[in-house]
Amino acid sequence: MQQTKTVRFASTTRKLFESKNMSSESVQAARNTDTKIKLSLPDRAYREIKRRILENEMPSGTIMLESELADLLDMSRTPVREALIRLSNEGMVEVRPRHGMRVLPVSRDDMIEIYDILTALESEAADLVARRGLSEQQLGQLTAAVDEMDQALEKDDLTGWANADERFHLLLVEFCGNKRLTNMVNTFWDQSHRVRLLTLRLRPKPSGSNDDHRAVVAAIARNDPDAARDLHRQHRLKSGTMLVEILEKHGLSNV
Amino acid sequence: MQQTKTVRFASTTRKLFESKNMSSESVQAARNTDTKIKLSLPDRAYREIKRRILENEMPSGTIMLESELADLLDMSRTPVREALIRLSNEGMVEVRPRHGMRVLPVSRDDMIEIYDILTALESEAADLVARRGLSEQQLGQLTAAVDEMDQALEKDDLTGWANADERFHLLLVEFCGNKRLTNMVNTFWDQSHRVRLLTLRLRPKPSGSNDDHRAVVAAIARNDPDAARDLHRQHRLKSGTMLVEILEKHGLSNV
DNA sequence: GCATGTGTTAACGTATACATTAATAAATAC
DNA sequence: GTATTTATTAATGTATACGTTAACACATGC
Repeated sequence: MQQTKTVRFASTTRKLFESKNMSSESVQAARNTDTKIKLSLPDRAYREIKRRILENEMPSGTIMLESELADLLDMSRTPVREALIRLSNEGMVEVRPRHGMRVLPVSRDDMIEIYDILTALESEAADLVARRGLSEQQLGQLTAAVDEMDQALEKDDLTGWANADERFHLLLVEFCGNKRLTNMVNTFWDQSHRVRLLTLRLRPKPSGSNDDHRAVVAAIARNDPDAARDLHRQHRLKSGTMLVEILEKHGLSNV
Repeated sequence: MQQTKTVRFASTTRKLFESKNMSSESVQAARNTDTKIKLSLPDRAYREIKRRILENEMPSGTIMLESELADLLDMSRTPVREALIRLSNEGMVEVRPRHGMRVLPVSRDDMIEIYDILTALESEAADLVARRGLSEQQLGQLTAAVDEMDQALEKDDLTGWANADERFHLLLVEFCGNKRLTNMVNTFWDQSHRVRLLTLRLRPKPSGSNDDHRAVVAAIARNDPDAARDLHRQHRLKSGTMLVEILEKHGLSNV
């Protein structure tokens, strides 16, 4: 796969990045003792680097040396190295000796891979949720997310819609009670997060999407695992296909 | 989940472990410069520790300090720490400060979680393989694995059967071409490897299992993704259920 | 100009030093 | 004897030191 185009939104993003670099706010956030839990420095480094990637403050292709990260985060190289092992294992960055850490772009092919996995895991989660059933509260949470998507669409609030959509999917997975599956799904949501964020306004208005969500919730409510699994699978296949088409249509080879 | 029983096979395993501890073979293996690739010390530590876990040389519940591992592997603590981060992220061990690394037992509930995930991912892999098709060579490899399972069963060679079974499943996943999915499946195979190994002679002779494999291969060969996915899914649900029942029947709460 | 060789240097990879503190041992109180 | 407090110590977590060597800069040859 030849790298033909890397999306950077350079001027805006670079500026925000430098601005944040100048401020001590996020450095302090990485360094502060949390009042409830004292986080180790590797944990802090991991969280802060990841936050910057997810929020596109470190866009794909960003290269930083261990020593630069250590300076940025006001700690020695050791905890930075430990954090990078974790981030590297999660597919968020690659680590090349003497070149440092590079934030991994997400290609069209990457997205296909990721969505194939999410399709499988989320569908299985829907099946499991339908088998074990939901409490009234859990059902209420799912339904609330669906309602919020509707409301966001009425207001043309795409960001609101995306947040509620994410919440719906992640709640669904969490309710299946399989911690490993939930962690896996979170990992792949993280890997694909920036693509969804950056393509949010390039996609058609997600009008029919919530019909799918409602159908999945209804299948779950009547404890029909096969239907829940299939409906969610179809939904996931549709949204995955659409996202890939957007990447292709706009020539976004690496985000 | 209260820990009521931890399988140790203590006398045999302990003995082998100590014997191996005494020899310098595996230490040298971890230390030797490979003639093709010079492995970093964290990589070596990771591989050697993992090998010992998978081969039950470090059985579940084994506790070792960083310094002990460093001595064992003839290196300093730093690469050991780095290896443990990876192993911990893969769910093979847990790391507790001042208690060291502990090889994680795999409970009945863990196995249910793991098999739910494998069911989802392998079924998706079967779907993808059927869509993209197989080369003659790939088809030959799958068929060879199935044939070897048959032959192993004729000879009552359970180990041979298990190896061929593993090869079948992992090839199937590899042929779908999704590297992330393959890596995930490998991780969960690793987590459940010792349970399969240790229950191999407790299970009924896997007579009908290969019928399932053949049916999956046939569906793939005629490029029928829905059939491939469903057949493999049913196969996986069966084998997962059976394995869990064995754990329950023999009171194996943690392996 | 391009290709090749040599020298320099800095980014690791790894070992070691040091500060922190959780866990354990010992002392004390009842 | 049991419960509580205090002292000790060793296992981290983290920083730093040092050796290795890949990457780069510069020189040389064609």
